Amino acid sequence: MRNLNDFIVFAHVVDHKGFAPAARALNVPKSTLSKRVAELERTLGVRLINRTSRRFTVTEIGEDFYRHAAAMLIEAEAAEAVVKGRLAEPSGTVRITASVPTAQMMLADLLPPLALAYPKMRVMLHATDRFVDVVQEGFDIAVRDHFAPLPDSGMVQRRVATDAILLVASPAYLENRGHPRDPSDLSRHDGLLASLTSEGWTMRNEAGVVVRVRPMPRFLADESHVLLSAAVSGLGITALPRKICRTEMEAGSLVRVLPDWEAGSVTTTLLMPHRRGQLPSVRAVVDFIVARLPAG
Amino acid sequence: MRNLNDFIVFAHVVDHKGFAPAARALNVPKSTLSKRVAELERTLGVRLINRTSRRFTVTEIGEDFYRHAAAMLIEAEAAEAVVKGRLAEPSGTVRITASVPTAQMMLADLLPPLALAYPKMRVMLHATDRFVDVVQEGFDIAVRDHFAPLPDSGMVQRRVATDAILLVASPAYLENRGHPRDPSDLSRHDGLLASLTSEGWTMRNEAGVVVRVRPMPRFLADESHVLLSAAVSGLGITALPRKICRTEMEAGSLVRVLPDWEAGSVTTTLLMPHRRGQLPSVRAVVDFIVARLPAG
DNA sequence: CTCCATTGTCTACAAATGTGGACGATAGAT
DNA sequence: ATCTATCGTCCACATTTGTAGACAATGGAG
Repeated sequence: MRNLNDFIVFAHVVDHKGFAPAARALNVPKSTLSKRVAELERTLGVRLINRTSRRFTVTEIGEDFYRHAAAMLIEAEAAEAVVKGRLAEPSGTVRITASVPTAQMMLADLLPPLALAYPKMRVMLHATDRFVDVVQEGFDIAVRDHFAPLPDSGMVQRRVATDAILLVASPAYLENRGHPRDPSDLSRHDGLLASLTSEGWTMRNEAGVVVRVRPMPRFLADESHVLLSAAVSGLGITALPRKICRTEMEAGSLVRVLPDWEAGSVTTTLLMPHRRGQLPSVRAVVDFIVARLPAG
Repeated sequence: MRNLNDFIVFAHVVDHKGFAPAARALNVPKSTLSKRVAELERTLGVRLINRTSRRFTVTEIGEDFYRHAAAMLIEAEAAEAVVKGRLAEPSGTVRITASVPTAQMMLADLLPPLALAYPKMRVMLHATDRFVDVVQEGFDIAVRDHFAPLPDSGMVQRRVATDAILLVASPAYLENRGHPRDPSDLSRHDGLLASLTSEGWTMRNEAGVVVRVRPMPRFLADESHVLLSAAVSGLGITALPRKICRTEMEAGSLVRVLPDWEAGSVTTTLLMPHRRGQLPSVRAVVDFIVARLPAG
C-alpha cells in the first residue's frame, strides 16, 4: 500500500517552492522531505520536480499530480477539522419530510440555497404523500400545507406562509363561455376539480361573505400542475394557490375569475418534535425558511 | 506530521464494513488495519468505529470523517492515474463563445452533460451578443446561429443543427381575428417582429414556393422570449424557431399559423480556428455536440 | 445448550522510515 | 576571481511501524 503521506509532502514542497522552506514551515528535517519525494518519484517512475541546489521547477506532470495532491491535503484538513470541531456552523443531518407538491413548489427553491449557506449541514428531504409519523420515523422537520388549522399534536408548530387560492381560467375559455359575474354563475361553468367527491369551492370575499359553489365537473386531476395545464388549455375554471399559477397569470395564459373572491387559502407550517435542546442545525433550517418566506 | 495513510485505511475499513474483509481486499494483515485505525482514534481523541468481534458500526462523527477520507482516497487515485496515464479522456480547458440566446437555448442543456462525461476537461463558456474575434480572443469553439450561410472566414465550419422558423399565435388571437388561410392573408394580421426595419417574412412551402409577406407591425422586440410572451398574450403572429416555442405549442398556448409553410430556418454552426493538430479536448466537444443534436 | 467459524485485539520481533550532520553545488555579493 | 550563505542529497543510526500468530469474544447452526 503506497505511502500517501508522500503525496502530501510533495504538495507542501510545491506550495513552499523548495525543500528547505517547506521543512522550516512544517518543522521537519529537509532530509525527510527530500527522501520522501525522491521515493515518490521512484515508485511513480516520473520526475515531478526538477531541482538543483539553486533551481526548483515543477514538471508539467508534476503540476497535474500536484492538483490532486493539494485536493487530498484539503480533504485531510477538512476531515481533521470535522473531528476537532473547528468549523463553527451547524453540521450533521437535518431530515425533512413534505408532500410532493410542497417539495416541488417551495422546498425546491429553498433547500439548495440553504445547503449552500451551510456547507457542513446535510439536508435530507423525503417527499411523500403518505402519512408520516414525524417522531417515530426520525424526522427533524415536517413541512405541511393545510387548509384547516392543524390539530394540537404535541409538536412545535411554526406557520411560515399563507397562500390564497384563486379561481383562474384561460382567456379563451372566458371569451368562449363568458366571464362569471357572481359566484352563483359558477354552477353553469366547467370546473377542473381535484376529485369527483370534491364539494366544490367555498368562496369568501373581503366583506367576509362566504358562499359555497359547485361548478360542473369537467376535468378531474389530483395534481396541481395537470389542473394548471388543463386550465391553460381552456378546459374550464380551476382553483389553485396563487403561487402555482403566478407564472401563467403573469404570462396572460390564465386570468383571475371573480377577482374579489378567494376559494380559501393554504397555509404552510413547519412541525418540529417538541424536544428539549433542539439541534442548532434544525434551528438554522427553521430560521432560514422563516427569513425567506413572507409571514402568514 | 500526522500519518494520513490512516485516513485511507479507515476509509477502506468502512467501505468493506470490517477489518477482516478490508484486509482481504487490500491483501494486508488485519492487525495492521486494526492497529492503524486504533492509532488514528487515539490521536484524534474520538471513537470512529464501534466494534466487537461480531458487531461493526461507524459512529456519527466517523461518518463525517469518512466522507473526507473517502474524498482523499479518490484524489489519491486520481493523482496516481494522472501519472500512470490511466485516464484516457481529454483534459485541459476548452473555451467556447456563443450568443446569449444560443447559450440559453442550446448550450445550457448540452454543456453540463459534456462536463460530466469528461471530468478532466474544464469547459469555459463566454456568452455575449457582441462580435467576438475567435482566434484573437483565444477561443477554441464559437457557436453561431445564423439565417444565411456563414462567409468563408478561414475557420473550420461544422453545421450541427437546423431549426425551422414557424409562424405561431395564440388560440385567442386566431379566434378573434381568424385563421390565415394563405400567406397573403398575413398582410391583414398583426405581426410581432424583431425590428421595424424587418422586411417581413419569407415563406416557403414543401413544394418550394417562396412568398415574401409583410404583416402589420404590432409589436417590436429583438428578444425571442419577449416575442414569445407577446404571442402567447394574443398580441399577434410571430415567427420563431420551433425550439423556442415548442413548450407553448405543446401546452396549447400557441398554435401553428399556416402549418404547411416555414418562415426560413436557423442553422447552428460550430466554428473552430483552422490550426493543425487540434486538441483532443476540442475534438471531443465537437463530437459530443454533433452526437447530441439532429443533423441539419 | 454446545460447537464452530470468524471476528477484532494484542504482542514480540522484523522491517521500514525519520533524522542529524556532512558534503557538493550554486548564485549573488564584493 | 573569490567568498559566502544556502540549497538539495546522502548515510549511519535511532525510532517507528508492519506483521504472524495466539487468544478472547460472538453469533449462527445443529
